[in-house]
Amino acid sequence: MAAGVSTATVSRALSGRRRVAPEIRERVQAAAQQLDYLPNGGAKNLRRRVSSVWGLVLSDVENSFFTSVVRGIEEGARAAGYSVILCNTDGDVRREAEYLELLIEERIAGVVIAPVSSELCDVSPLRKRNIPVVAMDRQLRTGEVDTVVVDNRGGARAATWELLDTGALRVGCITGPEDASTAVERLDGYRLALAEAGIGFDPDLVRFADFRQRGGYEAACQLLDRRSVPHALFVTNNLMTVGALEALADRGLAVPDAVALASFDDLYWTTLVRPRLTAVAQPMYELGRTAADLLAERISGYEGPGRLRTLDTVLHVRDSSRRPM
Amino acid sequence: MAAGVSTATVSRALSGRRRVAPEIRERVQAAAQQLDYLPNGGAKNLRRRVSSVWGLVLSDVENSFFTSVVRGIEEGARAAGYSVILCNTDGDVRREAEYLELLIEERIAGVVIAPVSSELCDVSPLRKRNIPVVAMDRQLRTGEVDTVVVDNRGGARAATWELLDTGALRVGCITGPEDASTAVERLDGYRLALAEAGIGFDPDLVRFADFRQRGGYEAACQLLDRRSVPHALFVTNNLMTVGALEALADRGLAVPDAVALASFDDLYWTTLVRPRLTAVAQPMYELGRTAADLLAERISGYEGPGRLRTLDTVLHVRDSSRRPM
DNA sequence: TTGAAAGCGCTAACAG
DNA sequence: CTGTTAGCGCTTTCAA
Repeated sequence: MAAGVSTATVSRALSGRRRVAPEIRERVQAAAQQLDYLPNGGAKNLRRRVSSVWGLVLSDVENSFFTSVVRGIEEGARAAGYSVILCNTDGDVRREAEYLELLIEERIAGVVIAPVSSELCDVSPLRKRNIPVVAMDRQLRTGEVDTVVVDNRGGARAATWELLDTGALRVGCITGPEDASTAVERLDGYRLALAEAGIGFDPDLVRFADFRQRGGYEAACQLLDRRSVPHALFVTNNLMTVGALEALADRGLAVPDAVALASFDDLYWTTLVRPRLTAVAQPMYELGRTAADLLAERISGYEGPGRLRTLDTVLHVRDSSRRPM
Repeated sequence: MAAGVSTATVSRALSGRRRVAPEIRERVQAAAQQLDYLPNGGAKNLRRRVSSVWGLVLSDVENSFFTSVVRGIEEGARAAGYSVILCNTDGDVRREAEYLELLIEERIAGVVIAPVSSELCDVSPLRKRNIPVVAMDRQLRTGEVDTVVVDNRGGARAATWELLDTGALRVGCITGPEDASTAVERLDGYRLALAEAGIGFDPDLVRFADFRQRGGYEAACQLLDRRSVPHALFVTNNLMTVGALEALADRGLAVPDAVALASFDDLYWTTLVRPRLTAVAQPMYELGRTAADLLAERISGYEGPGRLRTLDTVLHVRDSSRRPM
């Protein structure tokens, strides 16, 4: 080598993982600087049989909800010395499976996944290879996996209560796909609130959509075009709320006077919309950060059983739910 | 090997890059399936001296503007057979440099970067190693790099025109940091419109903020607390617009009656805000997709000089600019 | 403390 | 068409 030492010594000097004579260390570092040498991470990984990259598998990068989550994960990863490779499955189970395969080929150190479907997502190929997995936002059918979610049921219950509280009797609910645990749990919370209020559950007031704007729009249309228009709508995510608001506007139905509305996800623009939206806030950054921290622990050898972290939600009551009685 | 053939044959059979007897290929594939073997991507890269990962360096993943951009890049990368490693610099030049170093260590195939600073961003370490780079959103001082931007000047000019058109004489401008080409170009467009309208440029009506909500808020406060309140504001990105709207609300200044407003970035929620926002729409997905396509071309050997793609913007005139005369 | 040598898992070159 | 061999760039025994 340029510094007149063996490659082994260079490795030791630069990685700092072993004792090297200070004088030699300096000479090596100077030479490395000089040649602007940067070690080959791939070769390092191959030899050491580890990787410094995580996989992050999301169903919709464009959803602002995930945006903050991504930031939390990225910061957590960085803090633990990892970088993150981003996989957008676009809600497609097959694409999800393909990405998992890809991540295995990359011999990724660990995976954080917001599964498309709680039922169909199969992380067994990862687990078989001892690649730690953390499920986030949505749970996995196969337990035994560290999981970070929010208190969906509680949040939904609070939002529904708020709507009932302002005198609504017929409250519609637009929720997500039946195989997403978030959709089911939020629907559960809605039912719970109805039950507590002594109001019968009417399945015809519920629509399962796709957590996207278009789906929310169509579901809202169906509910609003019923013979008996609901007094209020509980919409279980931000994009579907946008769609629902469009449907309401189309029909000239004022919020909250004609139809009250409460939703999940409290983003930076919710207070700019008029009326200001009543919404359940999720700790998005925390969700990501917690997932990252759990993953980091697993990677550094923690062996306990699958952990479940449930983060609290907060209902922000604003104008969209305040139906004059 | 389990299929009774050499490792070389396994490699050939699985990669499909060379001719192998069909019968053997099937046997190998079956065995691979059986053992659920997946090749080690790192070793492959090491040997073939290529990588199948791109680096994506952004200054703010949380900004919804970048969200769609990310999707465009991710899809483009996927189409070209690459995955994307996400680096969030959080507007920090040093962190940006660190990430570039990391990407070099990973022997990344190419980089798409939205530089924090057009001036301070140094991609020379990448170029020195022949790693293709595409600049996106903001230009780099050092030309010679493929670049995808939008017509910032044109968009800003149109937005300012719209404000002037409704009778505003004193139009304030809140733009981004002076070392971001987007901030400068949008300010340019604003000045151009003023000049065309024969209105003198007043530097005291301009504020350089940070493209974030807080900065927009503070800049708006300064402009609105002048002796002579501006008739209108042109705000050069979405987050600062949110901040400016807050400042306006704080002061009870109605939009557009007291102060008209036009902004850059047209996101899915801009039509839900009341008044609906007049905004310059950027082709976000296209921006990312084009960057990805340029990068893919470079990686597959294209050698021409640095290319500049300028995508068009569209002004959507809505209520926030419609000041009653 | 340092150097020599082996080997991580793969593919390309070269024979056969 | 297939096997043998070497080597990508690094880290890690094992000796010295």
